[in-house]
Parts: sequence; C-alpha cells; structure tokens
Amino acid sequence: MADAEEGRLERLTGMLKRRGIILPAFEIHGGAKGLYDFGPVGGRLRNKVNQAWLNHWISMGNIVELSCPTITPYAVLEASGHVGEFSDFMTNCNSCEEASRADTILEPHHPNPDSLTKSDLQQLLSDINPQCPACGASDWSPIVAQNLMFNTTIGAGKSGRPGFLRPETAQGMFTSFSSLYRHNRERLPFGAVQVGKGYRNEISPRQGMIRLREFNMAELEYFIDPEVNPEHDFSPWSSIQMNLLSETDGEITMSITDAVAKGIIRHPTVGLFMAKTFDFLTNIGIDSSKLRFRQHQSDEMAHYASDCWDVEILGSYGWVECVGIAHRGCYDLEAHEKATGKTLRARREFAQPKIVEIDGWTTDGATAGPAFRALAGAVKKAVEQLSSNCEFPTQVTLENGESVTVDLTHVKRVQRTETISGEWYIPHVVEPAFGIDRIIWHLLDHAYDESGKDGEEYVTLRLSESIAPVDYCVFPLFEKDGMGKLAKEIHRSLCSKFGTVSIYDASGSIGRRYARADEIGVPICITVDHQSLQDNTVTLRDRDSGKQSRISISEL
RNA sequence: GCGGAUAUGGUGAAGUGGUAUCAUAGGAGGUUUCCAACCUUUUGCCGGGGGUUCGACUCCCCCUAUCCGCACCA
Repeated sequence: MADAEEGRLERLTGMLKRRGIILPAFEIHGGAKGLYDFGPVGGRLRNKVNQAWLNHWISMGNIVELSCPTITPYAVLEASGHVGEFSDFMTNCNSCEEASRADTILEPHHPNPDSLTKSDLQQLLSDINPQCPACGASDWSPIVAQNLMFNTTIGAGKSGRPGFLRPETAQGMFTSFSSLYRHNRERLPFGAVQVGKGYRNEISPRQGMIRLREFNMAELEYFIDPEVNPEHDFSPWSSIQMNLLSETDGEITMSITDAVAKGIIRHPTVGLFMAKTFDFLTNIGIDSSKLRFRQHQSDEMAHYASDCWDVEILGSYGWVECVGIAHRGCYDLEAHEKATGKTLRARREFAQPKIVEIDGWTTDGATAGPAFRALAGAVKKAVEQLSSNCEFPTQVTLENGESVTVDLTHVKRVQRTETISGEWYIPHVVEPAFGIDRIIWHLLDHAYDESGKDGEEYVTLRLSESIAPVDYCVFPLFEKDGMGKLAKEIHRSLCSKFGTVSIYDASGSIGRRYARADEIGVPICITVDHQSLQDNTVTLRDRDSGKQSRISISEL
C-alpha cells in the first residue's frame, strides 16, 4: 500500500476518534483487543445503518424481524455444527497448569481422536490418562470445549447449563421456524431478518473494525421450496453492470440478470438477493466501483452449500468481505430436526392428489402383543413390510437380526385407498449475512474526503443523507441581538421531530462551525442571521456543494 | 500464538535520570454581516504493574493495547 494511503488511514482513524464516531473501548483501563465503541456520533450512525438495513428487507413484504437471545444453549450450537466444527477440546494439566488439546495428547492412542465427541474423548482421556508433555504428570482437568465461541454458564451452581454467546444470529431464526411458518400462513417463500450482536473469540483481531470479537451483524434467512422455480423480476437490474468474480469465468462485468440467465449465478433467488444487496449498499453510500461479488470456490464452500457469493468492498485494507450470500440447502433446518426430533418442515400440496392403494398386513395387537411381548414393536414393523400375497405362518427377520414365526392369528389384512394431497419437505434457505461494522467502516472510508477547497487540508465526510448521524446543525451567525435565542428555538423544534437529530453550535467563527459539521457529515447547516430577525427566514447550506439558499423558518 | 516496531494533553508530534515543549483542538470573554480569521484568558498528557535509584516519563522486567509480517479467520 502506498505511504500516502497509509497516512490517510491514520488521519481517518484519528478523526473518527476525535469526533466521537469510533473509538477503542474501555481505553481508560488499558483497552481491550477487538472491542470498539461507537461514540456520541457513531452510535447514531450505527443505528441508522441498522434501520436502513431492516427497512430495505422488510419492504419486500414477506420478511419479518426477529430478535433472539445472544446467550445460546450448548445444544443449539451443537446441532448447528458450531461446537464440533468450531472448537478444540482442551484439558489442563493439574500439576503444571499447561493447557493441551485433548485430541493431540491422545493421538498415539487412537487413530483419529479429532473425530471423537466430547464425551468419548473424555472417556478415552480417563482410560489412557496420558503423561503431560510439559511435566510428565498424569492428572488432567475435565475436558472443556475451547473454540472461537465465548462460552458461559446459563444459571448458577449445579443447575447451570453450558452455553455460548452466539457466533451468528442465524440459529435463532432456524429454531423459530415453526413460529415463522405459522405467521406466514404456511406459505413459502418467506424470510426473517435479525440485527444484533455476534461474538467470536478471535485468536488475533486485526485491522481495527475489520476483525472484532464482538460485532454487529445482520442476517436474513429466506426460506424457499426447492421444487418451485422462482420467477423473480430482474428487469430493474438488467442495465446495471456489476463486477463479478466467478468460479468458472473469472473476473467479468455483467448484469445480475445475465449472470442468472447464463447460470453463472446458480440459483435465481441468490441472484435476487445479490441484486437487492447491491441496491442496499449503494443506497447508503458504498461506491459501486469499489464493490464486487466473489463466488466461492467449490472447495471453499461449506459442504452443504450449493452456491455462495461474497460482497467484497475495496477500502484502506484492500478488498474485504462484508456480506456473504449463500444457498445453504436444507442443512440448518435438517440439523435442528435431527437434534430435537421436532418437525421443521413446510407442506407442499400436489397439483393432483395421489391415490394410493394400500394392500398389506399389520399385526393384531390383542394377539401379537402377548405372543411377542418386548419384540412386538419390531414384529409389527417387519409384518408391515410383507407383501399382500404372503402366506402364513411365515418367518420374519427383525431389525435386531432375530427371526420369529408369525401366523395368521397375529396379523390383520390392511386394504384401503388413501388420497394423499401433498407432502412435507424441509425448506431450503438462502442466507445473506452482513457484517455491519465492516460496512460502516467502508461507508466512512468511502465518504472521507480530504480534498478540501483550494488545496487546503479540509475534511468532509460525504455520508448519504439516509444514514448521516446528525441531520442538521443550527448556527446563530452571532449569539447577540436575539439570533442565539431564535437559533435555539429552531434547534429545539427540529429535535422534537421524530427521528431528527440537530446540533446547536455557537462556538467559534461561522467557518469553523461549518468545518466541524462537515467533518461528521452533517448534510444541512441552518444559519440564523440578521435578516432572520426581520423576515423569519434562514439560510440552508448544503454540505457537498457549499451552496446556500434562503427559506422561511416555517418551511423547515 | 510467533517475530519486529510503537505507546507523551482530545488529536498529531518534540524531549529529558530531577514532573515536560510545540502545533492543533476544547471552554470563557472580546471582535467579526457566512466557510478552520484575529486578540485575551483558560483546561488538559508521560498506557498499567513491579524492579533499580535519594529520585523513573526516561534504565530493566512483566502485562495491556496499537501497527507490520507469519499463522489463524466455520
């Protein structure tokens, strides 16, 4: 990176701190790695970005907002695969306090200890009781899962259950599937969104806002029927050329519309969310020339995913992944189904009901029960597999390999016609996942303009009006002669409007006040001057053009 | 986690074994009829903990944080 660029990064970081936008957290106690504050200006900025994001998706009409806990029971993240995929099992030597990976110290005693569950690993550790590689003792503390998730205990003492701070917001939306399904009148497609905190105990957070231990994320889970070919209207994006980095075609410039038509984007719904993500990011002020979609390589994707595109944004740290849009198949709902035994499915009605002739056998509980006792259940399963022309008595083989003789007194003929009107299936999910902090970083990076006027050093933060943290600054040209009083009245009246933030500033020269406002990206400055006292008008000064216009106070 | 560098007002920097200088910013007052002007005045700093020393911001050790490589990044 060029030296000039590095200097810019330092000046930008300094400005963000000085102006109360983004600051290292807990700094008076020495700070904490990977944790940042959004300050008096940044807090509002973050909130507006979150709101813009929520509104963007909820306006689709079939997407609802959820808010799930950040504290998550162990079982939930075990089902999702995070415990297994995301952890190392650690144990401490009780003699020398040295921490070791349980699978590593058991390697000589098991072909693949990495594949064991926690309890199996604990069992093996207790059985073998290997020597500590550091001190030679054989005294190990119980195995604990240690991974990128922050673990905690839900409840106190012996009744406490293990849990984690969530590493993503998605799982709460999967576990709420039944409620979502009912709310949406059992009709797909529908989606759920959630903005909130996620936590990952990164080994080494870096690059300021880019890798955090506690971060703001925003995820959308969009549930679809895999057998329905969606007909999305891509016409709004047909003439917008996007930068695509395709797995097969490399770097190309093409509209989303064409990329879906050509199959480069493998699923139309993934394409739709890519297009809508592009709209969102450019609407809030990301420079579209510094935005690209990068398709995951097949070996880079999770095994269950069929297509995944990252949105990468170019900023002071190079190209950074800020959004991931993944087709996750039925992986997540299926995983929670398996773990809980609950049904997480949607119903699909057939165009024509299927008529099924059932002709076979089942057991007669009154006779088979006493006859087979504990085996009766298995016998019933086996009998129901028999063909309709079976003759009794007959030998059936049970699940456990045992063979029993079943005669006619144990069974009943089943003959009926069933009409099956539909079937239950596990919906597929398309998941756009946004790193809000990274997006905010790039908004600031792209908006930060030091070009100034006449070559002087002058900073303007050219934030989009939709996310600017402060909407107005109100200045009296001078505080005397009643200008201060009138300006304060205007300021209070603006603040009382829902969702509007105004700053009153009477300190320093007018030029200095404009400069302060420009540095935090205030789009409009309102100045009360002598004429205001005569005719109740004020000047509006536009941040980006510097142009002034005069309007009546009542029109504000 | 490994290697290297760094840590001084809000920000950016200078400096010293005897408590600190500069620029800028902030507050108050004055001046000023619209883009960091000027005058007066004022506020505020040696990351934390140990050690050496009569005395440590300065030297040594540990910790924390920041930056740069490497490793890690579902």
